[in-house]
Formats: sequence, C-alpha cells, structure tokens
Amino acid sequence: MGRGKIVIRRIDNSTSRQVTFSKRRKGLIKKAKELAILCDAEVGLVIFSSTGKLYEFASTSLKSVIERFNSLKEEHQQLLNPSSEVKFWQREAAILRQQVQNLQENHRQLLGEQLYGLRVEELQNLENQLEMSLKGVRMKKGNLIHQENVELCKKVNLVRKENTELYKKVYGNGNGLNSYGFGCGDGSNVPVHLQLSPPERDND
Amino acid sequence: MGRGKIVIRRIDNSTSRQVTFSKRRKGLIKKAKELAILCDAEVGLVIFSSTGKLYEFASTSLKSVIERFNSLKEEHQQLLNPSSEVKFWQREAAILRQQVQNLQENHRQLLGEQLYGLRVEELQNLENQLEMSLKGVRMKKGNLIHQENVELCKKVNLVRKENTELYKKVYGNGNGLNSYGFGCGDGSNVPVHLQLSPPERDND
DNA sequence: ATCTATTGATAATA
DNA sequence: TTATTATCAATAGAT
Repeated sequence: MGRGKIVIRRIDNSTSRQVTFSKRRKGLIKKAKELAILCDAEVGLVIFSSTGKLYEFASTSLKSVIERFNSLKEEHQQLLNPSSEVKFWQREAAILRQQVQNLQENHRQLLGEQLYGLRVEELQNLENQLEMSLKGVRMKKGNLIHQENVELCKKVNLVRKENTELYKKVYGNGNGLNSYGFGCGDGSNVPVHLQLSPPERDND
Repeated sequence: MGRGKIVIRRIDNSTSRQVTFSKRRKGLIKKAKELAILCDAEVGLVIFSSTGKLYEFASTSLKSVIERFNSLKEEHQQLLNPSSEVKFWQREAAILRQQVQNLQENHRQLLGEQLYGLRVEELQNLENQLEMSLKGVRMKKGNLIHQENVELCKKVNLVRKENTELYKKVYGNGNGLNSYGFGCGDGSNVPVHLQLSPPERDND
C-alpha cells in the first residue's frame, strides 16, 4: 500500500529499512491497540529492531500477558511445575476475571448499552429497574438538599443572632431595625440583616 | 478501511465482535510477520481473545522473545521463579478483587442503593446517567415491540388469507363473508380495530 | 518530516 | 465460516 507494490523480503538498503521499520512499527502497534479495544482482547507485542532496540505494547501489561501465556503453556504440559499453590491462585484469578466480565456486561446494560439480544420482557425488567433506581436517587437527592437547607438555615439564624447582638452594641437597643425577614420554615420569623452579616465564607 | 468508518471502541454486538476479532487478528499477525521480514526484526505477539483463547506469533519463537525481553528488563528470575510467581498471581487476584468491589459498588449505586456519602452533584450525575440509560432502553424496547408487531401482523394476514380460502371452500365463493380486515400499517388501508391491540403497559 | 498515489485491510453484507 | 466489494487506512517512494 504505497506508490508501488513491494515483495515481502528483507529490505537491503539500511536507510529505507529503518524508515520502513519506524513506519510499520507504529502501524502495527496501532492495530494491536485497536484489536484489544474493539474486541476486548488482551494483547501483548514485543519488537526488537535489528539493532537490538526494544519496542513494546500491551493492552494490560506485558508482564501480565507473559504470565498468562506461561501459565497456559505450563498447564498444557502438566508435568513441569506441580506447584499447586500457583495453580490455586491462577484459578482464583480466572474466577475473578470472569466475575469482572459479568459485572461489566451487567453494568453496560444498566447504562443502556449493549442491548442486542435482549427480549422485550428483559428490557422491561431493565426499564423497571432503572425507574426504581431513579426514584431512589431522586429521593436521596431531595433529602440531601433539604438537609443542607436546614443546616444553612441554622447557620443563618446563628449569624442573625450575632448580628442582633452587634447591632445592640453599636446603636443601643435598636428600634431603627427595619424588619425584612428571612424565614427558614423552622418556625422562627425573626428579621435578619443580611447586609450586616460578618463575611463568613461558605463553601460553594 | 471498510464500507464505513468506525470508532475505536468495544464492539457491543458479540457476533460482529468475534468476526472483527478473527479478521483483525489475522491482519495483525500478517503485519507482524511482514515487519519481521522486511526490517529484520524479532517480533513476538500474544493475543488472548475475550473468551480466553490464545493466539500467538513469533518471528523466531515466543520463548526466545520472552527471554530476551525478560533479560532486558532484568526480571528474568522474577517471572520464572515459582515463589514469585505465586506472589504475582496473588497480586493479580488482589487487583481483580478490588476491581470486582469497585464494580459492585458502582453497580449498587446505579441500582439506587448505597447512596450514603454522595454529594448532591454526584447524585445529579447519577440521575442524568440513569435518565440516559432509561431513554436508551425504552428506545430499544420500542423498536423491538414494533418489529414484533410487524411480524405478528404478517402472520395474521397470512392466517386471514388461509381463512378466506377455507371459507370459500366451505361456503362457495363467499359473499356472506364479512370482511373484518386487519391492517398493519404496511400500506394496506383496511380498517383497523384498535381495541384488539395487545394490552401494552406504559410507564406512567 | 511531509506529501500523495497506490496498495492493502476490512466493515458491511450476503 | 467464507466470499465479495465498496471504502477507508496504511504506506512506498519522492521531496
């Protein structure tokens, strides 16, 4: 795929060999990456240039890929390493990996992805599930906001009291106090002077 | 490079994921081979499918590539020594276990459970997410139901035709036949009896 | 490095 | 799985 067809055979010219190496190495790694992502595969790729320089790619980590490769090879020829402990942990890892996969699939469906192959009934269940979730989340949010409001009101009232005290100290027992109030639905309807409030920083 | 451009992202549909895996795996291995030959490089490639099946390529041998890699990384001992292999798998299991836990927590939150400790903003995000999901699921369901309706309509029409034929056979070229039609929005404008629709529940 | 004419890979489809 | 083919992507050769 270039200006002309080439035969797959060692490139004699050292310069163009290096150039081609650089280009194709990049392409190969890109494709390895794409395969891993598109097809949910674990890919490991090791390249040594003719000068001995190492280039590598792994969708997870090369160590993990090599271990997995080794353990699979050893499993095939069960004679070599009878280390049952290793096998135990490998099985453990395999089970967990499966579990992760199941959870991920489930998760994707909850996110409304990967819905191919589901029947109407299953979709209905999913929908009901999501509606329940939404209800729960909204209720929780409502509660939280209400609670925060209550807290804020308490603060406001506290500050208001301080203000009243300060006002008294400055102007004497103040009746020049115009009552534009600030109710919080907590029963109190005492007026508040917002403009006199101390500069209390609130987190927003 | 195909009939259309695609985004590099996990392919949801399992069948086309497998097909793509098969094609691209082949392509990747071909390119790895070409790189090795053209540029005189030592290449090792390991691919695990999402179902755990192993595919490999090496210009020399994978053993050689891995050993070269290991010795370069100075981890030769580590990877081949069984006791550290146990450690590796233990770590692997720990990582996976953590992953499972995270997914489970995430999952529970998507189900509207275990929402303690979330801030309003996080709850809002969750809510938005769930709404998106719901939209996706409903759309999918709608499509599916529509499709099923179309199929059913075809069946009904087929049966109706059979009935007409039978009716003719029983009563002669029937004009006593009251044409209670059954249109399916497929172009025919025969009157439709909506009250015959299946009792589909809609979500309030 | 950058630029394109070409070849090569592959997504969609059957 | 295999085959086909319209398209897109990679890259050979030139600059």
